[in-house]
Amino acid sequence: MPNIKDIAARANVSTATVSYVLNGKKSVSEKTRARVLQIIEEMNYQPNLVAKSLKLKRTQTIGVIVEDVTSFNSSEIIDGIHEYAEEQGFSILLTNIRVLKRIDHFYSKADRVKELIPPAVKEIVNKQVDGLIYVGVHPRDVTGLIPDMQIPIVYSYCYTNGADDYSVNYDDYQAAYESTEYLIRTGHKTIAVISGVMNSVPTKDRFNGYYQALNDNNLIFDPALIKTGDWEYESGHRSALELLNMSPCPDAILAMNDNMAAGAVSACHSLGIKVPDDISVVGFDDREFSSYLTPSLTTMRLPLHEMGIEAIRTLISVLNEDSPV
Amino acid sequence: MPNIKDIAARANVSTATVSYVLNGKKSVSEKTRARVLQIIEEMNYQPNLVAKSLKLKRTQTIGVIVEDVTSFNSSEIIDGIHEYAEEQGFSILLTNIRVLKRIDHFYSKADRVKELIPPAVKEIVNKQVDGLIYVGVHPRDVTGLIPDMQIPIVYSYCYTNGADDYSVNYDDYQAAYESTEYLIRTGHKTIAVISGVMNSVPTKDRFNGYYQALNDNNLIFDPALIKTGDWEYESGHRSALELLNMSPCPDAILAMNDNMAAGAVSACHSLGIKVPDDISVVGFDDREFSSYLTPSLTTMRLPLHEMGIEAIRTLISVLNEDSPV
DNA sequence: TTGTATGCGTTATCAA
DNA sequence: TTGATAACGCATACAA
Repeated sequence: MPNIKDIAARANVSTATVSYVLNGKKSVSEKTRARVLQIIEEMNYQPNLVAKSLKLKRTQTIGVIVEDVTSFNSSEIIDGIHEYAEEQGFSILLTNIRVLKRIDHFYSKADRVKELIPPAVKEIVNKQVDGLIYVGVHPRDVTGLIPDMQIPIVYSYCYTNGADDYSVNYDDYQAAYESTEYLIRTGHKTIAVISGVMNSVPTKDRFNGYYQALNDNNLIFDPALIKTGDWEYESGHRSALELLNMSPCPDAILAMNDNMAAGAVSACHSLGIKVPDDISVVGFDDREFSSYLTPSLTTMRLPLHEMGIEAIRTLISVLNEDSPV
Repeated sequence: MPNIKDIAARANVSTATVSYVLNGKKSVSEKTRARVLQIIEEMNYQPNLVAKSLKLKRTQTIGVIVEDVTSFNSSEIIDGIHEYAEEQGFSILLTNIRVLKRIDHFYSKADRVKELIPPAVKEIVNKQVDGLIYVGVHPRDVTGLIPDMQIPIVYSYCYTNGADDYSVNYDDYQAAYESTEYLIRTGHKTIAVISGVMNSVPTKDRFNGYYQALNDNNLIFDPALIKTGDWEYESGHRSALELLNMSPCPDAILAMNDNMAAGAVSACHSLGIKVPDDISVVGFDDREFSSYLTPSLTTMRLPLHEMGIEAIRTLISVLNEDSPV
């Protein structure tokens, strides 16, 4: 692997000159530039970006810490991050906390992984990444989870209560409002809800969106139509059975994620109730499986790809204003 | 950010001594070691891994090039890679080619992305990764796709015909053999197949496994039971309809992936044929949606996580033997 | 046991 | 327009 010195020697110029033609910022005569360029070509020179990083104190690399790369939301967010990063000449150093396997998919224990974060963050920061993006497994307040580093950080699919922290999330309220309105617009009048766990922010926001949509359309809110689930398939199934045994039976079920929606569909199925002929079921998240269900599920797509792009766009803009003069 | 020089100054020792206690390879008196350690603690010193990499010509970073991070197989492979990498003190520089969006999910055009690979590889190699892992979107020969770099590379979920190239894949033949035998053991005698595209290696291998299992169990091979699909849902649906209209109707369908299996299940459903009471449907891949189907699908789980681990295990062992004496 | 000094491959200042 | 040279932060050969 030739370095800048080898090029300089072969071209009978100084390393400085080679660097000048490489970075094109300082004026070099056409003649020497051409000669240097040719040598570079000949020797198939490739710059050592590690040396460059050391000198410039900038790695053009951002650290992406994802709580679990196998979580359904992670891939698309990473995809979005990578798309914009590549465009802007940044690389991605990926760190995976693997919380799902470590807590056996029991979401409420997600904070148990607290001890795993600091060493992971430290390692990645020592590699001199220019900034960090932290991607959660579900939207929640992660204040205190990530130790304070001296570099910019953007949270996605989670957030902190820090006033000067950046986070990128989708609008739960808006999404629920729109789903509900969609149901109303398509003629439904008795819209039941299978919620997520009650103390979670997404649950509250989605509920508020649902509630407001009812109000704005002059429908009466009936608490009996609200069943509390826990985000999992089983709770959707169970809640749906309860709802379907009510009279009058609701003509639509809004489940707060696709897992529970799938459970609800299966419950309808087991009672011989046809979806969507007899009842409509709407989910959230747009999990891959949704489109394979028969009958298939209507689901709110989460703008994950866009969130990834927005997260890194935010980070890079912070990086640029930070750069001293 | 304090560096080794700052520590040395505060502890009244040379930078060499600090380096010695940091790396613990050379003997340092207990007294100075303790003092240095304390200063390190006090000043919250963190080593600059970029400088270290430049000096050691080793970054402890491996480049993972994934054809598409949103492909169903990628997440688990990355998860496996990361697990072992972390254990061994390696970081992961992730590059995403995004072929799926770029070729609009038309797998057979995957090689169209040929032009995208070299610049991506060059960039990552210039960052001085110690080795590469290339993760495909479907198992196939990718010879010539990746330009020859001077560093070790391991292929996963794809392979090359190069004799000295490493690749990690699952055994299609074995998987198909086992699925077929499972069906035979559970009493099925007329086992139909919905294959993938015919010129693909996985299709051939899976077919051979199926064929051999029939033979080993003294069942007669009937070509009429083989329908050619194209890996997509629709082809599974269509092929299943053809099979279900035959007489006698097969008592089991082995679909070569879960997409087509889901299509087959839906076809059964539409004809009022009950799965698994009237007919069994078995898929491949263990896609997330499989367990949500009603009736649910039996499917061969692909050892993706294990493949990821094996890929990096291979890479690191090559790295170690390569390291000069 | 500890220190001095050099170099890893760049960039960029200053002088020529 | 070009070149000599000093950093960047670290590891290590060699000397003391």
